[in-house]
Amino acid sequence: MPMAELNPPQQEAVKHIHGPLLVLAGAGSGKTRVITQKIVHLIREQQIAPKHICAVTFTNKAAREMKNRVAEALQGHNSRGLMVSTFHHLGLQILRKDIERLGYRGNFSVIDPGDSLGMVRNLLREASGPSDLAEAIQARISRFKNDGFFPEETHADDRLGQEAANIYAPYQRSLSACNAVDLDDLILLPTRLLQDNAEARHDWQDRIRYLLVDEYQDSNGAQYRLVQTLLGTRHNLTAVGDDDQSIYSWRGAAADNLHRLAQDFPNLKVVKLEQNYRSTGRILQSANAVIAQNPHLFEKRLWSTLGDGYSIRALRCANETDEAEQVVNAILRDRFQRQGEYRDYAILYRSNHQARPFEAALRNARIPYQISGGLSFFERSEIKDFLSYLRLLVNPDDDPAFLRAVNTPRRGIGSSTLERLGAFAKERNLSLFAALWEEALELPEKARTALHSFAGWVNLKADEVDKAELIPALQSLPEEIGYLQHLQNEGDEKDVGRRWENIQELLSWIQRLQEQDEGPQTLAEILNRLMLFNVLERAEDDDRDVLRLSTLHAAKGLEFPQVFLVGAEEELLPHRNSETPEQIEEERRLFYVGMTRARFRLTLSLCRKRRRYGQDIHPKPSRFLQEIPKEHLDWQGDQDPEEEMDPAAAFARLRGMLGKT
DNA sequence: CCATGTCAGATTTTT
DNA sequence: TCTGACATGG
Repeated sequence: MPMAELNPPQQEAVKHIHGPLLVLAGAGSGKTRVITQKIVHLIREQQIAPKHICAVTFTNKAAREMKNRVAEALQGHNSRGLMVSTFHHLGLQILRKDIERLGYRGNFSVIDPGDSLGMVRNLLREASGPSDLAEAIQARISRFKNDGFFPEETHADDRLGQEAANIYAPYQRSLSACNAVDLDDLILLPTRLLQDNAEARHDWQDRIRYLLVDEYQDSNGAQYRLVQTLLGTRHNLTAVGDDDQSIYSWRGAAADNLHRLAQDFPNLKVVKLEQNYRSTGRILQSANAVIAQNPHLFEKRLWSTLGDGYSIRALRCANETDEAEQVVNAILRDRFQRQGEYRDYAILYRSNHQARPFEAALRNARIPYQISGGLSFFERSEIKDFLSYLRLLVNPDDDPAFLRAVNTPRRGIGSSTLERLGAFAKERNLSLFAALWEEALELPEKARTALHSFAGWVNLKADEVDKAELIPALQSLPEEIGYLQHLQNEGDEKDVGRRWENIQELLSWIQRLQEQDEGPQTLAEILNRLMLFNVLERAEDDDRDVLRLSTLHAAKGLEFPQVFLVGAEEELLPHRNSETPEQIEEERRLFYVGMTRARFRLTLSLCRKRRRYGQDIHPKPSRFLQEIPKEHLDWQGDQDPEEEMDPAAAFARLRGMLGKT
């Protein structure tokens, strides 16, 4: 797409080459286009070598999309060396090159969140603290890391934080003993590495001369720190974001990072993208009105030339079943009338459990759908099992992987054996794998033999993976360990087939990864890359004509011709756990994100009655509904919702009823 | 090692 | 109301 097709502010953003730039990009204002075009501009017009350009996104999907769009726009221009990756992948690349300087070995593992929880549990047990707090403590440690704090920099403001701070350093030592890092370390450790090592710092600062960051409002303290470190004295940063779409503050994201930029770079150039190319007028005006209720440091007002369009439809429903049926019926009718496609519709909700009735109604109506969230890649036990083996082959000191693999399938190595091994390893500061060879380890002969034979096999296999062809070596692995038998023992006929297929799919994924241009080659590289993919995404998923069921969070960045934003009720949206004004503001942004996903038709729905934990409740309409200008709202219910929104009126009515009887 | 019972908790989750 | 995390007993 030529430059001429960019509007003036977009052009301004693209042409601003030197010095820090903040692009405040409203919903649907073409921010991806700006980043893509800027990369193209840098390469083609400014003759910047692609390897000096780095674009960072938050999701793999966004990275993939951006890569494709850049390649397309470059029209054959060489882009070799251009970095378009997620924050975590960038961190991984930095670590891969230089992690030795931090005292890890090059074959380090990335452990999944489940394993890191297990580690925290163990540490708590040793400290004889209550291990039921493990999850909360792990979350706090993760928060420390996300805020960019190293163990010696923590500050706790309550008991839980104190405990987390106490566990943080030992936790890092455990990781280090396993030669492993967790996902948060992929951001934090590179920062430490670059801060402590002038040489590595200069290498990377020289490599990355132009840094572009997408969805900047979602960056957290650690990422901010990493960005600052990478920039050095060269301040060629393009940060693109929208403070109104900051919905991950509970995960440590600080929309504040947008404002901090202005303080950290006095010469910061700010460009606002306010023309929306997505939604029709009424949708946009309504969304504007809602988000205007939030305080703003940067004022911006979205406009569009797409005409007024439809009013926003509001459906009052009797209960959640009725809500699902009404929505699905509306979709069926509409699709029939327009001869449209299922993929034109999205049903968005605040929390996952709301999807249930919709799934039922959609199945009933035989409408194909795709649901967000789904099973996490790491939560599928067969994938976890298989990856444990791979991790062990690369890094035998990876204790969590060892523990999982050694017992899956069962090899007659029981918990008492492992406990003894664990205690012994701990005492000598060895990994489990290293400890099991020690003469001094006292074990029954049978247990020792079982351990040795397993470990011996690991060594042999690692050797094979190292020296022979990688893919065949991996393909024979499931059979070699008798995994099919193991699955069959676990029962559930059709589960066996599905899980076996999942493994085959993972294998073909690995193969594709290896065949990629500039893709990872060694098992270590492949494995670490794999750990950064949350779900096994099927490439064809994007092309299927299916309706989309999604949480509001997972819908960010997407757009649909028609959106059904369901459950617009107090306690649900805003969520009942949101208490502080800041939390309410975040809920409002969520609502705003939902509204602005719609291109030409937005439908909101709410129930009069809803079943919650087995009890009937009578939810009140969401306060956000009231913030939509009345002239844009088209109520399809049988009752004016006004009086219900006003507690005084409801109370008066109740009194009137009581008075009569 | 697994089967069963009890009890609390029940948002969002890019990597 | 339902689920899942744990404890306990066979």
